[in-house]
Amino acid sequence: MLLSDNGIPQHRQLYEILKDHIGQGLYKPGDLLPSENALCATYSVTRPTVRQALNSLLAEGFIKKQQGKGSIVQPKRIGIGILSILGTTDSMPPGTLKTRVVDKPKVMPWIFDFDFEITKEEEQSGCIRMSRQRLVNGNPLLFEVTNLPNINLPRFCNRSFENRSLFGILSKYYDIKVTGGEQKIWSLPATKEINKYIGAKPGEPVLHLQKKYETSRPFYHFYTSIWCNTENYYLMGTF
Amino acid sequence: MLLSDNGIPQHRQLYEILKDHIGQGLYKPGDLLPSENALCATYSVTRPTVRQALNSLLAEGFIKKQQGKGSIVQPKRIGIGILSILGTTDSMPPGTLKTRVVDKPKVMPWIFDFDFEITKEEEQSGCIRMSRQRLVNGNPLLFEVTNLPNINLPRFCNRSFENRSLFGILSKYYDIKVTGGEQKIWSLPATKEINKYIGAKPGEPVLHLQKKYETSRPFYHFYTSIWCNTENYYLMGTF
DNA sequence: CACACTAACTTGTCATAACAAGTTGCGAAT
DNA sequence: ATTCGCAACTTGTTATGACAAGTTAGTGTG
Repeated sequence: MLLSDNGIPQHRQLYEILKDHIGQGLYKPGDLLPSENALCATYSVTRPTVRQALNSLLAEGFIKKQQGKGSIVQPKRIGIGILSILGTTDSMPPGTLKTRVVDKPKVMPWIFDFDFEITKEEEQSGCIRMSRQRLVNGNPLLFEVTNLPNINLPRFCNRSFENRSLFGILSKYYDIKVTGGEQKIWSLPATKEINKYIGAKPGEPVLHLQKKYETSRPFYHFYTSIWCNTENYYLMGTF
Repeated sequence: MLLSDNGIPQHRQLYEILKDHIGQGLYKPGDLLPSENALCATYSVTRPTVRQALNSLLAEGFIKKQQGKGSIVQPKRIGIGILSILGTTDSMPPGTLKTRVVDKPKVMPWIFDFDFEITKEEEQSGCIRMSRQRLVNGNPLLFEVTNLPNINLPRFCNRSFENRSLFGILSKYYDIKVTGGEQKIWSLPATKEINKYIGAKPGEPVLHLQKKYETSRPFYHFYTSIWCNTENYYLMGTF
C-alpha cells in the first residue's frame, strides 16, 4: 500500500485515507491509530510526512494525540469542523446531512448581503449565487447562501448539487481546493424568510456565520452566509 | 540572539517572540516577516523549528503564508482567536480590552450550568468559580463565568484578576498551559441577568459559547461559559 | 519601449537521523 | 501478592539536506 506520484502531496493523501477510515468506523472512538512508525512502514513514507497528516486530523478534531500513548480517535460530533476549514458536508458524520437546493446556481450581479470586501476583478466578473437548505436527521437546521466569482467555471450552473458537496465539486472538476479563510459570527433574530428554511419562528435567536474562503487558485475567493437554528442543536469545534 | 536551554521548546519561544513583535507593531499588517532562512540564522535554529513557530502563528491568524513570497502579517481584528486556542485577553489587540471582576474566585460545589461532563475526581475536589465582565473600547460586550477544579492551586482565590489574563496567571504561577479544547456555540435570548453585564435587552439574541480547556497538567480541565452581545460587534476567526 | 527569460529569492514537500519525554506492561525483587 | 524498576514502546523536538514550486526583479532581446 503505497502512494503514487500524482500532483497531490503524500501527507494530504494519507490524511484523506485516515479520515475515510475513521469515517467508515474502521477505527472507533477511543481506539488508537497505528503508531507513526507503523504508518511510515505501511505507506512507505517518513515521519515528517505522517506527522503532517496527523496534525491536520488533529486540527480538525478527528483525533487527539498523547505523548507516549498515541493518536486517539475522537467521537463524531454534529457540526465538528464547521467552524474550521471543512465544508458543511464534510463536517458531519456520513448520512446525517441531507442537502436540498433552494435556488440553483445562477449568474447574476453581486448582491452584497454579506460583509466582506471583494476585489474589482471579482466584482466585474459577476457572481454565481446559489442557496441550499441543510437537514440534519431530517430536521432543517441550516440555510446557506453561496456566492462565487464567475471566473472560469465552465458548466458550473448545470451541475447538480443535490446531496453533493460544493468543496468536492470545486476540487474534482475545477481543481480548486480550499486553503483557509476567515469567518464572522453573531446572533440575530430570525426573519420570516429564514423561518421558511430552518423553522425558527420570527424573532427567535438564530446563529449567523459569514465565511470567506481562500483557495488554491490565486486570488480566487468565495463567500457563504449561513443561518443556523440552534434551538435544539449547537455548533461545535475544537481548537 | 539565541535561545537558551530551559524547558520550553525552541519553536514555542520563537512563536512568543514573533507574536510579541507583531503585537508591538514592529511588523505591520501587510509586512513580510523575515524569511524562514533569515529567522534560522537570527535565532540559530533550523527550518523545522522555524516552520513550527510560523505554523502556530498561521493557525491563530496572525500571519498568512504564500509560497514564493513569504509570511504576511495580518491586520489585527477584534476577537481574533477567541474561537481558537487563545484566551479572551490574548485574542484582542493590547489596550482594547478591559476586565472587571464581578464575582471573585471562590471555592464552592460545582454548579452545572454548563454542558460538559466532568470526572469524579474533578467533582469531588470542588470548584473554583469566578465571573468577569469584559469591555471592548469601554463597551460591555462579554460576560464570562469560569469554573476550575480545586486541585492544587494554592492562593488562587487571593490573586487579583482585575485586567489580568487567567491564562497568564495559570501559566506563571502554576505552570498550567492550555493545550487545546472544544467548544459549543449557539444563539439564545438574553435574560435579565445577562442584560446587567452586556447590555443586551431581555429577549434580544445573544451569542453563547461554552468551552472546555485541556491543559498541560494531565487530566486537568477547566470550563468557561461566555455570553456575548453581538448587536454591534461580532466574533471573528480564521481557519 | 514592451516583452520574454532567467537568476535569485521565497515557501512547500520529503527523506534520514538522533535523542528527549511520556506511557505501558512485564519480570524481578520484596 | 504487591511493588518497583526497567525495557520497549509511543509522540515531541530538533538538525541536516535536498529538491519542487511559486514570486519577483532585473537583464537582455525584439
